[in-house]
Amino acid sequence: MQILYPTIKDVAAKANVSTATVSHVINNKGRISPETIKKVLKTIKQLKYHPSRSARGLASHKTGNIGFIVTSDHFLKTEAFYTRIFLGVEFEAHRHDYYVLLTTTKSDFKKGDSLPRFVLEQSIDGIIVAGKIPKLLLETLCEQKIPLVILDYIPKYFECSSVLIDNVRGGILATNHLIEYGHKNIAFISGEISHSSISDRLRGYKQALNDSNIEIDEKLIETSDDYLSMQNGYKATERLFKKNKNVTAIFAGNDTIAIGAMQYLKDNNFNIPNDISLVGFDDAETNSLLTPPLTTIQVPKIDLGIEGLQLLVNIINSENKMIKKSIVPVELKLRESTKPRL
Amino acid sequence: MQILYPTIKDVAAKANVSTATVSHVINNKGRISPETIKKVLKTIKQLKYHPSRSARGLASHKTGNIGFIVTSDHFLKTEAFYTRIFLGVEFEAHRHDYYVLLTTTKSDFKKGDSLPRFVLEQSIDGIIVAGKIPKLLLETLCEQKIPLVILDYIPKYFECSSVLIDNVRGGILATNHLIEYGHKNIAFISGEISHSSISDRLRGYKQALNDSNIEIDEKLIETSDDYLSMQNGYKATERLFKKNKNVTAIFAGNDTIAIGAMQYLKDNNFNIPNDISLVGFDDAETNSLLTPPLTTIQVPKIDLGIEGLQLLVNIINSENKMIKKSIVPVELKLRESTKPRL
DNA sequence: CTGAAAGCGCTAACAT
DNA sequence: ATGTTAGCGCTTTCAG
Repeated sequence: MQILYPTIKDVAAKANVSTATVSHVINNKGRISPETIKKVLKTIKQLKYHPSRSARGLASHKTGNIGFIVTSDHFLKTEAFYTRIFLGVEFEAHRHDYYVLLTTTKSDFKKGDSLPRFVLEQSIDGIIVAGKIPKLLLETLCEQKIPLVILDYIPKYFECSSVLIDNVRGGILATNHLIEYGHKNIAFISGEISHSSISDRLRGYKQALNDSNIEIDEKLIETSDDYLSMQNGYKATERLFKKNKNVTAIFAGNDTIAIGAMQYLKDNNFNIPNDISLVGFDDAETNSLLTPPLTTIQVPKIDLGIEGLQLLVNIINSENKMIKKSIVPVELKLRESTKPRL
Repeated sequence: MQILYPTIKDVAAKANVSTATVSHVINNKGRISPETIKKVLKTIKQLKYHPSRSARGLASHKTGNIGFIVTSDHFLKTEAFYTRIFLGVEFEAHRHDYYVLLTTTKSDFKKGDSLPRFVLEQSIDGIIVAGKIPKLLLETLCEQKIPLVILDYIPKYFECSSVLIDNVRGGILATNHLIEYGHKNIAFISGEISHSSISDRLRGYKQALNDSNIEIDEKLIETSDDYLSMQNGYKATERLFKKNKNVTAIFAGNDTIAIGAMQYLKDNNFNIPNDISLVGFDDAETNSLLTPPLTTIQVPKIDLGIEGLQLLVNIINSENKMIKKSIVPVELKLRESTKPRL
């Protein structure tokens, strides 16, 4: 038993117009008189008509789908950073009448590994890549000539349309905040230093110090290319304190690293913020539950996703395949893990 | 400039057969001779042919899509519990040649709110619901007569196909472990007690105590219907210790609650596991990074998703619309937060 | 075991 | 401003 849903023919018949007219109304193409539009729209509502995706796709050579690619590592991150970005993309996709097909990819994509299924099967009109993905995969994707936008990552050797966080500015904001609080020995710790977002935060840190005529001390910079985990935050802090005893403030590459640092500090009887001020980056939603709540740089993750989808739709609909870029702003979220130095 | 991809016609022409035959081979229907099959398959590979989803959908009245519904609260949870379930679903969907459309819904779905878009537009062949979603939404979904499977939740007033965690057994395992370690005053704490998964864990707890002839002391049970957050774990533990001073072991409704409990215990100078043994539930991936690493009940989240998708495909392909249920097993994951009582 | 042909529901030229 | 109509690429009877 199959329920029969109304088709464009039913709408056309009921509204006394041709299917072409209904189609034109749906896609607001052609010049249709306001009365006809109203009439057709009313009939559509009455019949609860929804155009068939398959039929539209077949006739128009568009799928109405967007592919969303993220590494499973990133997607499973505890801070739900990319999950939020996805939510923003999904939200905006809704408004533009797209479905989003989410797929995760391994972070060690090798020659011969197959592309995401929706690419091979051409089931998408455009691709959003969230965060760093393997270079080879990205290159192969770009070769497909499918509209593509990268979020929160800049590939090193070629240009792509992208939406980025203003990481340098974030780094400056965080560091200036600590400088304004009277700190001089400000450390920077992080993992994944080869991720453009992280290295940009470090650049912001250095620039802020420079601007305030504070000498950059490499012994205060403790980075690695390890995964951004609490554990690695813990270890980085450990290494930092081995080299350096007189740190009074730490700027962590992201919140997870900061939480790791927090644990190290607690375990070693440093009081935050009395002994050490600590600033994170990302504004993970659980930060405010920490003791003390973490001062951090707030990143509008949902907005990042929204902007990314808009950019992609833009590219899909435009003739010229220009490379377009957007930067989303960040701001300092003042909480209790930082304190003026006495 | 549009790249032209091969169609079924191209395959048919190159293989010297009709398009019907190619179609039959693709869907392995009809009785085609092995040689023909081989020939067609070879041609498909040569041409890198992928059937068009739209065309298939239009002709067959199937979409090849599965809808995945989860509340945004659950999806954004820090433990990535439902993210992992989704990954399992996606993985298995791949094998069955389905795409998964993920949508989040608010946890306060009200009368008049619209159904997920893919339901209204009939862009899916079946639905997977992950975790508790609003009753009204679930009811409306069921009325649609679309194949549906619920993961990790039992609605109270009607029957649905579902895949559940063996929560009762998990509760028994956790509690027995503590009993075997010589604990008598074993507490149970949790939030979201109206979620069937949590209340079942409590049932397991009670049953294990019963089986060991330990009297159930309501003062040792501290539950609420608050969200499963670290903060609420902290508070629950606080309330527990106000009522009760001689607890030696705590079984927490899930790992997040357990981490909150851990913080309370640390803040109040209880040593884990020397003073208090602590068991969680879920096996969130970050547990092993805690100090001490958390003993917990391991839930195979990916498998849960895989099983759910299999069940759904089963229902989609079967004539009789029987209600089917699966239970995924759990096991005790022994780490360092529990210790025999001296 | 294989093929011919009639649609599936929509879009997009082209008419009018 | 609206209608006519030929496909889009596939599945699916029905014949042979």
